[in-house]
Amino acid sequence: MENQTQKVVTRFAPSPTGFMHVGNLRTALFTYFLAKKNNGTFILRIEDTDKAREVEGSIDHIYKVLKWVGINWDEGPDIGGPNGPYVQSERLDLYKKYAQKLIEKGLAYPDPFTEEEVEVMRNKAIEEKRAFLFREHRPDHFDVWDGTKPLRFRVPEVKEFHWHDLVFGDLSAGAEALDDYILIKSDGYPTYNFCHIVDDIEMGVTHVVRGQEYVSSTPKYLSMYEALEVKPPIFICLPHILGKDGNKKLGKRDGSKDVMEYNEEGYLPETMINFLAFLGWHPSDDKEIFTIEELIRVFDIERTQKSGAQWSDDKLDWMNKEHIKRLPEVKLKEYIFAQLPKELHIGKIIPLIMERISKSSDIQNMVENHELDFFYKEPVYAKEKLIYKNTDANTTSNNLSLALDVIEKTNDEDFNSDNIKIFMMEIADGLENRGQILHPLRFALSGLDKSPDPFILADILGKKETISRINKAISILN
RNA sequence: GGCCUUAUCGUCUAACGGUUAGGACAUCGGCUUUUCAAGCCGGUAAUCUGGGUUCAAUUCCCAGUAGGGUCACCA
Repeated sequence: MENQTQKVVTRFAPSPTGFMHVGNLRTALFTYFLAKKNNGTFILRIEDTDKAREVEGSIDHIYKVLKWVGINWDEGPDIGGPNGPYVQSERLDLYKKYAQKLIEKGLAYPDPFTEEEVEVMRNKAIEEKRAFLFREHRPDHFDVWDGTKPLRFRVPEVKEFHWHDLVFGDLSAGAEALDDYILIKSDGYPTYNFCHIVDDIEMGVTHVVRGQEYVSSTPKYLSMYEALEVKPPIFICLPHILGKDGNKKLGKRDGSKDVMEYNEEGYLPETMINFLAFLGWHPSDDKEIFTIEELIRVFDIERTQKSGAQWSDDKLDWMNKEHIKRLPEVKLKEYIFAQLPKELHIGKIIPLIMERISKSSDIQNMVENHELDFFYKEPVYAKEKLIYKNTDANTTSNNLSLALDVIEKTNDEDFNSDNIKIFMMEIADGLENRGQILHPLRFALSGLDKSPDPFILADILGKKETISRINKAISILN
């Protein structure tokens, strides 16, 4: 009986070819959850074997994103670990060693064709509407591999494969899925198809988590594990995240952006974690707002959905509000400062926002809708906007004049939001509808459809500016 | 085209073969409030189609349909 429980080891292995998008992050997250849920090890490995596509700064960006959301790796290029180095370009000798092993077994051979020659063969197959298989062109004899030509894998046995995936269940593929693929490119770097297997073996990775696009190449990997005589790890493929307006995979081209842009737009890391976890996954109950610690506790990779999930900005915004509501006061203050334009970093504004957020928790909209621009921007408004529902311009103008009168008579030291509120409500209660004064007043001061209440607006603007804006509104109405 | 794979409200999803098919977002309506916003309450809304298996199918099987993935000296 295999009853000894093996320690779970997972890895996130991005290639430094640009910024990380939400799809990458989701994979990282699920991989991380799986390890942490089982008290296992989470490794960060950089797969930089395609030197042509490499983008400078990508690795730092990967660190930055993972740190932002709070994913901590146990082993990685920056912190080292027992299985280093953790950058593939520093492990070239290892791949050569494995390649040599395969050559000795007769399971690898130099590809005698040029890239162009292979291309011609491939095109011919496509024209004839059949699958192109390199192994059908496998030469009978070949030279010793000197490293100038690509080294190809010779599949040991062309057969059907069956395997189990923790998300997709039982999978299988016919022999057509197997081919002699390239292990080492002519530039000396290994291909992903080869070196990730070597690394996973060497690093003791027990669970391989990656995108659904790898389902169809799994037979190739299974074949390689056989050739290497190593027991394959547990495979886990994650369904794709789909674009908001279609069912296409959410890629960089169709709207998926740098994860850090979400940070700049005011999304909390807690939100990103929670939202991404819920794209294609769901706990056994109806709870939806989770911290990362809670997610680790309830996470179960096998509850992952098989079909792709569509990205939803609406739900993301909702979730962000929920997380903002739960922010401790100190954190909330930090967050507000980070979100607010510099010209709004003013004493009186902060409590105002705190107050409004405690009700609506929607600072993103406040910033986005320029709800706070009233402070430094003279409002521009249309006559109709000032008028409340069924009232007319005359009444509105008269009501504003009443307010103006009271405000002008208020002493400077009494001019604060509490007092203004009392005075204005007195006027408001004398009208058939409170909105007849409160609406035009709010609008006169802010010029906005959405804004804080008029008393606070007046307080922040100060007596002089308040009077000037009300006057302006009255003049527009007349 | 070959191979692989998926299918519950508009969207994300729940439902050991027996539920009035549940929740959330969005939407719609109402309430509340100090104008909006926010908040609260409520409504509309789904098992792709056709065959089986079964006393009973969203659930198991087959086919169809529709979608997705993959067929690189990219990962």
